[in-house]
Amino acid sequence: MPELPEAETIVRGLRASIVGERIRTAEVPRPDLLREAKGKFVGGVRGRTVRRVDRRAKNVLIGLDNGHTIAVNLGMTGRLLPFPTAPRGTERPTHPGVVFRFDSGGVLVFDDVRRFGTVECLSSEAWRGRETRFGPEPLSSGFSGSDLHAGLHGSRSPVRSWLLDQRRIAGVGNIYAAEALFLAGIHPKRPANSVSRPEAAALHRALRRVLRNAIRAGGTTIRNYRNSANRPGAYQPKLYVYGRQGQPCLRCGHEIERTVFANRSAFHCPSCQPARAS
DNA sequence: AGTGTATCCTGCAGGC
DNA sequence: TGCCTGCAGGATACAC
Repeated sequence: MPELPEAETIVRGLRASIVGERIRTAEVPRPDLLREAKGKFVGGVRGRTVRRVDRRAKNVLIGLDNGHTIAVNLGMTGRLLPFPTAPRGTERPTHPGVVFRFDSGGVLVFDDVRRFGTVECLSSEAWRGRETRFGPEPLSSGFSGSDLHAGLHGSRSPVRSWLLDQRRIAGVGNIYAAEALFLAGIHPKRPANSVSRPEAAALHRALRRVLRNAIRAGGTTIRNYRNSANRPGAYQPKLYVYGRQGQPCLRCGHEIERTVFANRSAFHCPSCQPARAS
């Protein structure tokens, strides 16, 4: 569900509410969300104080005072909801998976309807090892159009599949891949290695623009996404192609098409994004 | 090696 | 009303 902008929005919200809090206990109503044994996880986080909240790819990272990191992958429907006091009545999360209780009386709930999310507490060495599996952050200053072109150049897979692969580039999901490819005028099925250097430069600009604007809007809510204040994102009206099949292209008026490959819906304008490079 | 496909899970919208 | 199908911001184990 959440991609880079949604995870970033959650991180910024959480920072304000849980940094400095000491974890008194953790409960795990849904142990299948943990990537480790429940006892080990609970023992590892109990008594620790939250020092920082960060993001890598689509993961929310909760840094503890012993150097360990709680890595949360939000999956499709995961939410991280902080409460100043134990939630009551209608504010109670419907599908709590992991519940952290702080000394202050505050509570942080990882809530996940579909349970595709994961939670894990990793030592600093273990996290460093895990972190290297992700590709570059598209918004980092060190990531250039030339880097993107070099990466694309080495792969024959469809460019959308390339963008969705977290090992190649971090944090891009189905919505923002569709939007960036539209802005760059590249058909989602084109082989990655058919993307020319100028096209890669355009895709680089488009990715950064789309991701930055989506962060500014607090993310995109199609169905389930909510930030850490339990509020939806505001980027949906700015989408050019995602979810707009059958509607006119906002640039040229052609009908937006929906196709399915790699088991996911892809959206593109057949006129603005021709199947073959021109 | 480097792909695409099927699967995990639940809820909701739309068709009949 | 109710049943059925299709669909969803992700990640991964597998078969080719």
